[in-house]
Amino acid sequence: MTQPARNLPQRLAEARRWFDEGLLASMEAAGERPLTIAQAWVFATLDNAGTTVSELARRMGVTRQSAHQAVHGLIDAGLMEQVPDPSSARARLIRTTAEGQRAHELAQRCIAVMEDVLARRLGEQGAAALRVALETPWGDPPIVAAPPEKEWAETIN
Amino acid sequence: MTQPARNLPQRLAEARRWFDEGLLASMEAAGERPLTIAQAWVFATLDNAGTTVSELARRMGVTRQSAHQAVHGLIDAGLMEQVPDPSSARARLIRTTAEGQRAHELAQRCIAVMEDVLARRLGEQGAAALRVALETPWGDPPIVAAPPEKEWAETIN
DNA sequence: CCAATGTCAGCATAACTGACATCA
DNA sequence: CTGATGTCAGTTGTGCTGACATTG
Repeated sequence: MTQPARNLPQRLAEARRWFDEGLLASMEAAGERPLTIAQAWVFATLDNAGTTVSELARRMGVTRQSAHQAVHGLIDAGLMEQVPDPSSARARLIRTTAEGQRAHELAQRCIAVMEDVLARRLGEQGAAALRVALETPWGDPPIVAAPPEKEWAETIN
Repeated sequence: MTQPARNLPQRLAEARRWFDEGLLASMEAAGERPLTIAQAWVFATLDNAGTTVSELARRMGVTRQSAHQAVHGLIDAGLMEQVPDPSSARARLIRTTAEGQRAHELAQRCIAVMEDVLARRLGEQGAAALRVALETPWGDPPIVAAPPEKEWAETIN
C-alpha cells in the first residue's frame, strides 16, 4: 500500500500474510472448496502417517482447542477423518480422506513453490539468511523495564 | 514448544508473536493499563505530530475501519484524543493525551529495545540480513497452478 | 461528480480460557 | 493420583465488507 517507516514486526506480519494469501489463492485456483486460512495450514502441517490433534496443535503453535476447531471443520467438509490410534485408546489419529489427500499434497507443494519463488526474488543468499535468522531460537522476548534509568534490555538477555 | 519440521510461514508467525508478546508484556510490566495487541501497535505506529485514522491504517496495513476500532478503544481509555485538523475539515488528527504520552514513548522504546536484543542474539549480520530480506518487496504471492505437469511457479514469477 | 475521510453496523475467523470425561 | 488427550462451550480480539454523511 504505502511505503513509509515500517518496523520489523510490521514486516513480519506482512511476510506471513504473503504466504497466507498465496496458499489460499492457490488452493482456490486449483478448484479446492474454499478453506479458511487455519484449515489450509492444517493441511500444510499434516504428515502422511496421521497425527493427533494435540500434536498438530503443538506443531502449529496454538492450543489443542484451536487446532480442534480447524480440524473439526475439515472433518465436516469430508476432507479429513478420525481413526482410533492403535497405540492408545485415548488418542485419535487425524488422517486425510481420499478426497482430502489431493488438498494435502497441493498445500505442501504450494508452500514449497512459494518458498522457491521467494528465493528467486530475494536471491539465494538473502533467502538463506532469512531462513537462518528465523530458525535460530530467539529465546523469550525481553521484558523492557520501566523508564527510570534502569538498564532495560538487560532483563532477560 | 516442540522442535519438529517448521516451515517458513510458521516461523514468521512465531517471530511476529515474539514481538507481540514482548511489547504487551513490557507495557503491562510498566504499569500501563492492559491494552490489546492492536492498541499497543497503534502506539508503536503513532508519530508525535498527530495522525489521521486513515494514515494510521495505511501504516499498519489494515483498513480504516480496523484502525478506527483500535483507536476508539484508546480514546475511551483516555489515552488518545481527536482534534480537528487545521488543514482540513473532514480530517481529524489523533493525538495522545498527556497520560497516553507515557504509553507512546514506552511502546516506541520497547520495539527499539526488542530489536536491539534480537540483534545481539542473532548477531549483527544475521539481524541485518533479516531486516534486508523483509524490507525487500516480495511482490505478489505466486498462484501455484494445478497439478498436471504444468510449470507451476512460473505463474507470476 | 468524484475521491478521501470518519464512522456505524454486522459478520467471519481464530485465537483464548474453562470445564469435563476418558484413559495411560 | 497425575497427566495427557479430546471435546464442548463461551468469550475476546481482530479484521473484513457494506453503507453513509461530510468535505475537498
